[in-house]
Amino acid sequence: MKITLKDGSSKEYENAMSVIEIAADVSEGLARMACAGSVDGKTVDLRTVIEKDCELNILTANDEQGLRTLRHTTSHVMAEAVKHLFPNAKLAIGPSIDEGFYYDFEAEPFTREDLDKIEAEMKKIIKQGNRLERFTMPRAEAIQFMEDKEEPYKVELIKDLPEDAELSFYSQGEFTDLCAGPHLMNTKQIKAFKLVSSSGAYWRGKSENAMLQRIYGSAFNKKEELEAYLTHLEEIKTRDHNKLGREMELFTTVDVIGQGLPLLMPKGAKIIQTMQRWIEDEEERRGYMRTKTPLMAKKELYLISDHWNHYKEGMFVLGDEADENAEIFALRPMTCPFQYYVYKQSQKSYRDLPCRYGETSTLFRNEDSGEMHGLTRVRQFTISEGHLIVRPDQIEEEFRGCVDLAKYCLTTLGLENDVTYCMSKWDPNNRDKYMGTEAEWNQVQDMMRNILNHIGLTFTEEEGEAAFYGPKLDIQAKNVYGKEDTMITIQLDMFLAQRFDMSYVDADGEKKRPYIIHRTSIGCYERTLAWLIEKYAGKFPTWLCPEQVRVLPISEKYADYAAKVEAQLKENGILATTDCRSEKIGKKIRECRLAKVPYMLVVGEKEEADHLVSVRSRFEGDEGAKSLTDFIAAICEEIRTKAIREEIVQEDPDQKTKEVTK
RNA sequence: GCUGAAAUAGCUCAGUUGGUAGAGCACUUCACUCGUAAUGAAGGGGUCGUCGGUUCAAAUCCGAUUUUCAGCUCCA
Repeated sequence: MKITLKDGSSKEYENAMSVIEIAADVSEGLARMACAGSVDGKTVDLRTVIEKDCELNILTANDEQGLRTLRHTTSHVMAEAVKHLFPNAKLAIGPSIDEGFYYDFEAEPFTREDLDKIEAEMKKIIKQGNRLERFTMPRAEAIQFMEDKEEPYKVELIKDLPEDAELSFYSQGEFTDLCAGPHLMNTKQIKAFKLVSSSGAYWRGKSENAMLQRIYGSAFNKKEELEAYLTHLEEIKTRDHNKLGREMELFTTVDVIGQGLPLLMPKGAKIIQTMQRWIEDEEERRGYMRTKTPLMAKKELYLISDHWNHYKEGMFVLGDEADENAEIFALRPMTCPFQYYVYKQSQKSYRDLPCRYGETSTLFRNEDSGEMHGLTRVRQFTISEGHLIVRPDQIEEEFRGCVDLAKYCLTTLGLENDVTYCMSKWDPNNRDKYMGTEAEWNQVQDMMRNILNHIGLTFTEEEGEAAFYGPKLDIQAKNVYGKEDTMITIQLDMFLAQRFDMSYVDADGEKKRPYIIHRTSIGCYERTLAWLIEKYAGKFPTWLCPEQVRVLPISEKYADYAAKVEAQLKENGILATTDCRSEKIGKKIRECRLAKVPYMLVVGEKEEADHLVSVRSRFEGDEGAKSLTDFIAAICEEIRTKAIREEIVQEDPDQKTKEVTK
């Protein structure tokens, strides 16, 4: 057989050979480094025997799949160590994940000290250098094997595998685990690993199941890479919006006010006001009409919209439901029905459509107590909500318009390269969650998919993520820890118009049902602010800064003059303040930096001329003396064009995911 | 909602096996009137998240509760 290697060279073998044997034949060094193989693009175990011609790539820890294998084997070593130290622990599953691996155990919660002991035990195991052996077992024998070992979770896993599935096991020394592999040849190949944390996790990810204990860890090819990863974990904490946003006094929380109810402080509120003014004006330019509708409504409204059936758990209900005569209200979790009644206020002609309604809408959602997080998951938030009531022939164009608006928002904020698009579909196996029939869902989902394809968006599709009334285009972004959130959503709805009896009179004189597009433009302001904090590490583009220029008189003597400069800046619409405290100029500059104020004007010399300012920016450092007029013109231009200076992005330590945006 | 950890001055934190509460920064006052990352001195400020219990005595031990954090689950 002929084996074609990565570099294009090929080798001929007479007999079937395993991947590791071929690797050893290429070079001893390669065999030592080998983590897995890739046969015609498919990742395989090193023990896999190759019998026919193929393209073979020996994967090392420098390859993604090789690294995953290394991490997976490390999770087995961790499981062995846990069994040594905690013999009563039961094994669940232990896969590799994006940045490392985990293993779930039924056990008492692990402390950091436990993790340190487990690490030490793992080092011993690695030092022993046991070979990993792969073998298979017939189903009945495999079940018996795991029952003998008193591993109920493993038994359940085997029983849930298809009857004809091959049941493979890997053993290292005395430790054996059910596992599909692939794995390293020897535990000795693990050079650098660290157990990062532990916490509870449900068996099979279902909250009705038992809570197991999960240990997270990571492994790398080299010690330096591990060190770099651990440093990276520390670094991202410094741009975590929940920490930085509080430090910068953008928001805070108060015990007695409650969970998920952050207070936006003056600076945070200013940023949101800037975004809100911008987006409201932009929507108006794009033909949206503003509405301002109530924050609550009677229960009956939500009965019509079906939120009472589908979403009551998530709503704040006011009034005594037990009292039949009592009026029951609920704070609104969405704006949809309110804007529908604006539409319904008059009979609409096909000429009135599309009807684009926009509202800066505050919503209330009663999230479970463990779900709240900073500004990204809250119980009250404000969203750039909108509903477009459209004729069938307008769906595509209007949907495109929404995508275009969303992209405009993202681009202006410098975030367009940080998002992924996901089409969220219903789950045909969970009909209770959704309105309508299978045929209706297929129709509307096909419609959305076609539009997205026409637009040329790259998107994934997810089942079971739709709204109860229709599929969504979700625009997703990851936070500094890699956790994904929906930032913007555009939804297609063919059900609610009917429930609310919305109609228009078509050209043929017939009453017809419109379609509804639910959408956000900039998304939820709180969440977007959180995203911006992390993206820019608090160093916002100037137009978004709550304080754009700080005037720093070098001593109190120049306080009056500084006040004049500040007034002049303000006259030009620049958000300016003056630091009049009688302190050293160096200290003032330091405080400016801490506050991440983009421009500092140091004043103190020639009092009456136009060049009395020395400009420092966080970008270029000392820009030297400048004409105040020129300075103002430059800043105004930067604010007007919503410029994002490359330097802001380049300072980003997490360069992997962020690209320079202009 | 679940598992775990945490809560001490505005902030960051120390506080030994239970014995009247500490530092740095910030703040106030005074002096200094200053040129690019910290001028000096003095001062004010905490029922140790809240409630209950054990004890002669609780920041410290126990229970409940609120909030925060990590993860899981959830996110129309």
